[in-house]
Amino acid sequence: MLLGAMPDESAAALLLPTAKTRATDFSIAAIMARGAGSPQSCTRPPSVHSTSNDEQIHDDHLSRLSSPGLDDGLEDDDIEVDVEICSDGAPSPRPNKIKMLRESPPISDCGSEAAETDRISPDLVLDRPVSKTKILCNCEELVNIECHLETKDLWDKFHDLGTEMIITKSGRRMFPTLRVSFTGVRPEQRYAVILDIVPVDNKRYRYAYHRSSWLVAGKADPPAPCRLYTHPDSPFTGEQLRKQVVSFEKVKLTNNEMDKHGHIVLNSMHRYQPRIHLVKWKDHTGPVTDLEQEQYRSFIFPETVFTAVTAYQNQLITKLKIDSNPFAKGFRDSSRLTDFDREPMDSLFMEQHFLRNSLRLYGDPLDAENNNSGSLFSAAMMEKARAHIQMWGRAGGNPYNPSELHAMLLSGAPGQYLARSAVPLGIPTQLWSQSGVSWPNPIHGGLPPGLLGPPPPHRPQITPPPPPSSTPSSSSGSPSPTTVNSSSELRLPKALFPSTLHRFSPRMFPTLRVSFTGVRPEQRYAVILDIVPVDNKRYRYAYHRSSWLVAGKADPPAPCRLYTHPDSPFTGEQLRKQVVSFEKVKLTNNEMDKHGHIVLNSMHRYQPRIHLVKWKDHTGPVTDLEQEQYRSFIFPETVFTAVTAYQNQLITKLKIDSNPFAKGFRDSSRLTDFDREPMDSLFMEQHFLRNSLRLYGDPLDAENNNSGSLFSAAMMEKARAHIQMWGRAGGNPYNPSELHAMLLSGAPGQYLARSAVPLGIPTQLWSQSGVSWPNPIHGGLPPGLLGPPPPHRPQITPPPPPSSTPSSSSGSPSPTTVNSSSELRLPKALFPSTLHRFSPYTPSLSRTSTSSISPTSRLTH
DNA sequence: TCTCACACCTTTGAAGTGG
DNA sequence: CCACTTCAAAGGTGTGAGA
Repeated sequence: MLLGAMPDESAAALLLPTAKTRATDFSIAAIMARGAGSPQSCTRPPSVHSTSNDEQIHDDHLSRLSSPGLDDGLEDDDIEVDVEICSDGAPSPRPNKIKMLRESPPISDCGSEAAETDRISPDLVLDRPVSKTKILCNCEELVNIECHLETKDLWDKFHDLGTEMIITKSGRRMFPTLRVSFTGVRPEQRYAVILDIVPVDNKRYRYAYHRSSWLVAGKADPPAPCRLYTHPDSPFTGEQLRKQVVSFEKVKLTNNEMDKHGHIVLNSMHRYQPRIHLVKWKDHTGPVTDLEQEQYRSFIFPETVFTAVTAYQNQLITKLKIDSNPFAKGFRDSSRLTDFDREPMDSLFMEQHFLRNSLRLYGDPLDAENNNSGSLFSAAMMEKARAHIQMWGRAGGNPYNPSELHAMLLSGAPGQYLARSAVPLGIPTQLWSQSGVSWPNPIHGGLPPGLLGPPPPHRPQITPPPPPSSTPSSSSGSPSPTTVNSSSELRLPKALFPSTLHRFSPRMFPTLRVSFTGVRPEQRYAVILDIVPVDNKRYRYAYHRSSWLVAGKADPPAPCRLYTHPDSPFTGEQLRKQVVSFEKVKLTNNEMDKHGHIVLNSMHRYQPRIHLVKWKDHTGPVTDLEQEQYRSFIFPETVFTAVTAYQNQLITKLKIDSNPFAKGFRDSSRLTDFDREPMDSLFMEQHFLRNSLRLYGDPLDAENNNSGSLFSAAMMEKARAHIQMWGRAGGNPYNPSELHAMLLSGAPGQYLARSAVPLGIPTQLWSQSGVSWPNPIHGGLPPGLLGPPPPHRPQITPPPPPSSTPSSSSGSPSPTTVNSSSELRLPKALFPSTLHRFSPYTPSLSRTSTSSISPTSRLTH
């Protein structure tokens, strides 16, 4: 089944960092001044650049500025404000007054000077208030504007590991993407939103693999020309900015100084700080080339600091990128990282985390070389425990009580904390934090719940008003839609992925059509569909082999939704007479979908289920099956793999041949009669292969089972498959001698000939589509989940559809059924992963643990 | 340390049919 | 004109070999 993404809104409301201004030794003014110079001319190294006293002052700090991490130790001493407000400086392009409320102590206060140059603390620390937005402003009117980093959670995850950004000659996108939103803007005012990226310090770094940390490798290379990247949709009206997210997903980073594409030029192995500038738009002017000539306000998010690299240095970063960037899904397979490997990987994360935090706690990181020795073991363990406390939810993780820590260590508590995650302490550690387990956000562990903590666990999937079609689209250069939200307080979710507004979710084909017998005429029923994972695997399609292979563990499951047939409730009388068709149901890969479509993961296998629910008049839409009296029906032949593009050309062909909407593709230009013959053979071949494999082993393990020695047996299976396919009653058990006879007589060909009959929809389609997976019940499902595995479900034995009574058009005679009394707690996913589904393009939302997934959406057409 | 070809995957827009 | 298909091309990923 094809998945389509719908533009949508998502709730990021409670995750927004406060743009509280705090003092810091991060000398914004200096950076600003440097960056604000002529965009083509700000090439001087930070420490050299000074054109005013103010800047000199700041440059002193700048030269020390290395990272939020370094910054961290100072934050407690910081005073409110590093906003430097100047008079509304229309006439004066430069701030006429810079107010340094406080200078933070120099970095060297925390360690020896030598140390500083020897080893630089990674910008990876957990016990920092990460969201310390740094702000600079030269225009009074802009002072009250706040800027929110929309994908903060994701940035935090990377930041904790030490964000790296690949730069290439042709330009590479940033991931995570910078997405920001604004509040406090004037609706009628127009603004440009500008991004630039400035060096964090004048150092060059190298990565010590054996130590998994960054070291200073010397002085910075001459800086690349600094460029201002004006968001392509600029100017925005304030109205627009209130409603939509500004996404810099199109911006690219390059190491090519001669770049002519407007990409941002950086040096590899240098650290950088992205900055967002909101500039009052002046109609008469062209593109902004010199910030100093503008009225602007700048926003800096320390968690977006990164190191530019031409190849990833830290494998944890690589892994996190692969896990969170949809374009890298191809690398999520287990062939590259087996479960065996993952375990140590998890440990690595711990190790990394531990190392970083311990270094911070017990001295300047630069001393690590010497301090990491056994003599510090105890202290290090203390820190480890501290980190765990902080990580796993001790309210107000700081200050902590050393004796408590010791006690905890002695009792093995860290392990216990770990255990709370219910999942391997895995890579994006904080990914788990979203899974709904109720520990405080590790970063904001001590914050009051509503502030920066995880949003309400079970964000109600309130069916949203359909997005106005006129919504001004994308804030980004892409078709990516951003969304409308009238509330400035609670910022509803923005669609973050570049999906076009007019893109719709594909319907299911074949359509699920069912009919019922045995219903009570006067009773009313709702007919509900949901689609659950068949297993906890992710698949990929091996083209050369024309078969699906397991590619690894399943991605975190999307929220399970109940799709109530829009004609519900039906009377029993109606159900007796008519077919219930789910032709309107749509599938999407957009987790934030607000249209009631069913959300699935691409490259995963699913089982649709039909639930017949006794209708209770007084109730609204069915949102929790457990509250209802119901009976479920499962047709194993309706198992499918969700894809974003068809993998198997036979599926494509079958869809074209049988879906009326695809008639346009039935022309001979695409597939001549000459071609069709082999195609038919292909069907046979495919079917044969699959079934033979099924007989002799897991098709996913085909590699080993495909050998010629099995030929005879495989042919037997081939025949068996055909018997089953074309309606031998009681296809199982089959008679081997019959099969042999059939094979010898060329019977398969005869069976094939019968396919000339137009395929009946849906049953034959479902059974024929060439993707005859191993029986999902037997193959993938754990025995109690879908109910007792039917010993030998007469899987597909419908005779060619007699004629036409619609009511009989559906259905395998005996679907697997599940009673409400059974242990199956519908509608939970069959394989509720403990993972939180993580989508880089959606605001990170906390969810309840999957064990409490409860579908909420109801499609109302 | 960097570059490039590559496989894998998603996204996008075009082309076609039908209502 | 819109809804709905699939196709095919474009382009975003990290990989891994080689310079």
